[in-house]
Amino acid sequence: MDDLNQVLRVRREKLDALRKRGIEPFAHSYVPSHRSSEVITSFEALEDRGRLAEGGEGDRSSIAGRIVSWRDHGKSHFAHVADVDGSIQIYFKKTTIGDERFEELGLLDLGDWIGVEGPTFRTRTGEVTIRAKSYTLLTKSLRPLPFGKVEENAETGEWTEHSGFADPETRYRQRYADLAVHPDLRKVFGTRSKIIGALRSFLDSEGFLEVETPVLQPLYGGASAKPFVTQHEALGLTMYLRIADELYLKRLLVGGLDRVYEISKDFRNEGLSRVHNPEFTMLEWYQAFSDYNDQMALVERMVGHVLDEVLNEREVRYGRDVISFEPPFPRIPLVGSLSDALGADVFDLEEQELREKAKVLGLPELDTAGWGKLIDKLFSALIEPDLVQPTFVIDYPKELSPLAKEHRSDPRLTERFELYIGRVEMFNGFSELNDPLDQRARFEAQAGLREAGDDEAQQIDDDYVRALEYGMPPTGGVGMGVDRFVMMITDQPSIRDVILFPILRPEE
RNA sequence: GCCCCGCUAGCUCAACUGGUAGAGCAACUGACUCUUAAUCAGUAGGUUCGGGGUUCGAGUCCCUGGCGGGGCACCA
Repeated sequence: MDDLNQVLRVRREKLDALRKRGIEPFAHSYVPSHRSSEVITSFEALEDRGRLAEGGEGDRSSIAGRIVSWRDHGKSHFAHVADVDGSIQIYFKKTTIGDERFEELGLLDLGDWIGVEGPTFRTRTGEVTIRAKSYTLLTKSLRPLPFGKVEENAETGEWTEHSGFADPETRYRQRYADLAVHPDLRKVFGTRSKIIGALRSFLDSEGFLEVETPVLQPLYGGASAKPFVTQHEALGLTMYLRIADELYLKRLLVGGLDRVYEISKDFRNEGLSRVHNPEFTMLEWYQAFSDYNDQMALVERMVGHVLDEVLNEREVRYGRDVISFEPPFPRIPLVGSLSDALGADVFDLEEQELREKAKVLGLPELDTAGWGKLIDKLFSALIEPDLVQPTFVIDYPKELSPLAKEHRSDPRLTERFELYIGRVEMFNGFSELNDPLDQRARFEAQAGLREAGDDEAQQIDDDYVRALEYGMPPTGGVGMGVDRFVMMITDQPSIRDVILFPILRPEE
């Protein structure tokens, strides 16, 4: 105990003092009658119905939560107790709860969990408050939470935080403390859950079947990315954490499951950024007898459904932008828009000419990039920064899309789209390649790139080709970056703000 | 992996060209029976991220390591 600093030591001493008084500081259970928000709502309803005399008391109720503020006035105290989605003021008065119980309030701290029971009333300053008749300590907090003080602007209703908990490193490392002191953050994750629920309900109502496919795979595929590698000991087998669900889900189409989807964690062994976490949530779905045009329409309906369910409006503020989700979203051809920007048809430009264009724009390190990669880079630099409103970029070069079906009117292209929102790629879909001979040829082209040193090129998946030989119906499929979509809806600047425990280096 | 920035009390931050490490909040003691960033008086609290160096003297300058943020690269 000598090595504990003063703040921690004082709380241990209070713990001992409580036990000496016969109070168990870590209770086993407590059954609150209401949540704080319900207490306030029902008191206000009582007032609205005129059932309350001036200054009268409402029903007795009990709540359970964490002490988040405390104001000591001698023979009375005011505190706020917060539960999951709100908080309520508690009025402790010496003559109401008795001398002994009142004295024991001195052994409570900010951060303690308590249960409080009593009638509701409105204070002179107008706040709905529980007049404590009794209280129960539920859990003693032995480490002070980094509460900031909050000030409510009575006119605007906005909250200002003073000297709060701001260090990003500590917030991510100690997410429990971050959540405990930031009610708005709890709301972000509530919204995340609602979004995923709305995506699920939409696909369910469209007749899709939710399935689960392997996370541990002997062969990875479905995207261009480096995998995490692991080991299965009993089988003596090197295995990979999935980088995508695609190839397994499409096998299910061969098997006759005509509409399937999966919400999953995927893993890509790459750098971190504002929009990248190595472990992230992906939604993929596949629908038989549809093509990429049908899927763009489906995405528009799906996004609309989610916004209606979660926000009940079709406009979202994201940073400095206001994004409108009114369909239809514009469709712009990748090759055409890039050709316009460059002033020349990109199909007429040789690799070397593209590299020159890239150099002029100041793009770095493109010496080893092939034609497809150069196109991708130039698009990112020239077009992407303008794609604030939802926009489908369509018809990607074949070289960039080894799993997408050739375009019905241009063999150099595929029927593929990516939906950009807020300058970030959020959906990626195509008419799925179901010609097994073409698929094998594309895999072999990838293998060639791989031998040339591209360690993100895809591997040949013979079993997948065998499945296609049995026959996969014409199919449209889409992958969606769920975390990024949640960022947009909840107006968070970093993917770390929508993932509860983002990847960090170990502390020591 | 590269570039830039940051790391000081439990939390948020100060500390000029190198010269006794401070404040607000939280904590502790006391006053106060409708307060709400409560108020008032007082007290305590530090390995300045770790290691090394320069100097009479380092939070400050130099080297090195760690962690984080932003950007680049890679990717969704």
